[in-house]
Amino acid sequence: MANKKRTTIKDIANALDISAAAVSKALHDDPRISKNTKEAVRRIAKELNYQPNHLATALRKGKSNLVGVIVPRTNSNFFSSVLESMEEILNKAGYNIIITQSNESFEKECQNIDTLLYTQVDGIIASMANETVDLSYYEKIKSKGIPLILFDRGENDLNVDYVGINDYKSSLMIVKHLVEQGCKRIAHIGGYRRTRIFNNRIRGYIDAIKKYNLPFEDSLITESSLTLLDGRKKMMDLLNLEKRPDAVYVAGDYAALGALQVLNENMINVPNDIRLVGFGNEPFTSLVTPTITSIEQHSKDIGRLAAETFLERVAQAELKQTLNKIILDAELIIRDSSKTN
Amino acid sequence: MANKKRTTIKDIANALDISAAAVSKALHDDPRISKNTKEAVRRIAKELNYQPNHLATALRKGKSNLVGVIVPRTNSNFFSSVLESMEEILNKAGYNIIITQSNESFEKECQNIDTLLYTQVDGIIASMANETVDLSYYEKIKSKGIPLILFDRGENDLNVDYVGINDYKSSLMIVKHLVEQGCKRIAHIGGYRRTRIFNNRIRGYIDAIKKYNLPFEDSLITESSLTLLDGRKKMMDLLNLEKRPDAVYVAGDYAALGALQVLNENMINVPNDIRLVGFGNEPFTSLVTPTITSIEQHSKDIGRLAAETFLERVAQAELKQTLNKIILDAELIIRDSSKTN
DNA sequence: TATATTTGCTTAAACGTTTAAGCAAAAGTA
DNA sequence: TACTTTTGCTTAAACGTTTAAGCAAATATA
Repeated sequence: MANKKRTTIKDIANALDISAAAVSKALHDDPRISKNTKEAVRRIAKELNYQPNHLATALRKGKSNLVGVIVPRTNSNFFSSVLESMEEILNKAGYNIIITQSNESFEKECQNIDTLLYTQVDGIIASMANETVDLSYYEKIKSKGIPLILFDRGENDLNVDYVGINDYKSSLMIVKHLVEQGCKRIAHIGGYRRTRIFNNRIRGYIDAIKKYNLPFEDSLITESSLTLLDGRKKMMDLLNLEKRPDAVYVAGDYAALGALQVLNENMINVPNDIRLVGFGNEPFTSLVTPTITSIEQHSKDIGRLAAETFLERVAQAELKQTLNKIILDAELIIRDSSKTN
Repeated sequence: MANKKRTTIKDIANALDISAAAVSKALHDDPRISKNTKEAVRRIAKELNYQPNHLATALRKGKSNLVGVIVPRTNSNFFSSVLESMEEILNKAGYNIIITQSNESFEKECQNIDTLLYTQVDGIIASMANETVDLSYYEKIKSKGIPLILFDRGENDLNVDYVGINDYKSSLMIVKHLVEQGCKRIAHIGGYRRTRIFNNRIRGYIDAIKKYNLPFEDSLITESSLTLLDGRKKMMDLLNLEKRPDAVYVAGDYAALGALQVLNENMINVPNDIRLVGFGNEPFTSLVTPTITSIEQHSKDIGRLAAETFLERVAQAELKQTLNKIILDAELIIRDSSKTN
């Protein structure tokens, strides 16, 4: 027997024979309401199990206190961890978050944007799907005048706030490390160049290769979606080369895992025959044999900074402040797959 | 230069010199509005880039078309996959979902419930945190009169709809498989009994052990949080036993992975010396060496069924229908870790 | 032609809040 | 005492929709 009708501010007002406005003010601790009334209101509110109706508040105030978040998937440790720290910061500031997944699909991403705008979120924090090249939906967010913050997978052309790591520099770190281990022929299994972060990783790889005077050959560098299967396929291609590489830098951990499988299956010793480095520091990198060297992206920091950037934006809505581009340094976590014994 | 003011139904009304009510009806294809007017309204709506305000609609209708979902974490494949299929079904029915994570914390779970209720969701679909024993917050949902559906981690006492797999039977399958492989001394690293699903797995294990007349000893059965570290610790304990088991059934894949690490480190051959079975069919089970036998929980089906159960509930809100308890059969995926060579 | 029905709208209230404006009573000040 | 200020409320409008009720004109029916 749930009491069908939710209790409203008016019910409290009737119970105390005062106006609804007085109740509202009492609940918000307005100085012009007497202590007595406030206490009475709070008592009755508890008694009737009053819960404010967010929809009414949001409608009246023109502010929903909701932030929409779009991620490609939640099942990677990186995104789930970003979400966690993001939520923590935003909750503290009185915001709640709505998480949506694009599943790396452009269409789904557009749907998500529509859903979020329809839900009247006060802002959107997003990491773009791999597929996304058409930015008109993101322009739509901007044209609504609500803050848009991108993280990890961003896009310079959009001219919005961005939080991510220094992918270019990460590639330099990786190649440097491999060179120090004695590698002379380093291959790169990369993501698609059209995605900025993967392009930066490729650029970093190429520049580092040149810097150390290592062979730079087309056959040593490929693009893919970086799934596990892609990693397997690209690794097989590399093994079929006349001159095999002695190290492979894979721009994603799942693809690195696929590559490792192929190497293991072919009895090629990692790291002695071929050294391997991944990217993203997914938990499994420290669980497989051998453990995989990878790049830690400081997901907690990224989540926190993205949230804080959003909060800054709403605080200074009027001021046309300059864009925030926050680029964090990543960290190379050296494990067995790249270590010289 | 974003046009600060969003266009409303009134703007369209003014532009056409008709009433707001007519516009609303035109947009909803009311038969009492002329074709001409409808076309004009749609034209102007597009021209002014009109987007309906969900808050107003929801407030007026007393229905938000939002469904809240609470999961322990999103970063397991199981939950992320449940969410995906759930969302698909609900979107088709005109609902959007708000995902929240409890991080296995009771406190966070309560916060999430409050947030969702405050956001005026039309229902909540949840999988409970490991910690949760106090059900008062869930009672709160019920008392609001909105549907509550539990999945995976449920609780019988609550008397609400539930979707999950047959954990008891899964244990029977696992033990049967191990017996068929020739195992005579099977240990169980389980979850905490207070969580129903883990209790069922333990019951299944015990009943199966008895059925096959295998030794049932206290030292062979333990409870834990089933983290990777728990798995390591419990496996070490088992190795220190005077009479080691020849098979270990672990109630979670992460813990099974921990156990596998310990076995590998101690040069104990899996499956020849000790056979190993996990639970959950996380992707990494097929990626490690040896691949781990596990239980597939049909996450897509669980998500779909939970969503459909919710939709049934709202459709038949008035009818006091009987409870839905949907128990799916799981599937044993046999891999190298339990196979007789 | 007179009446009934249908068409195509309008008016006004409602959903549950917040808030600007205002007003009477109480308290303070000269 | 006569005023100003403060206190503690109330009234009413607003946020953007939806919808019941109603009304005039057009159309159908007898």
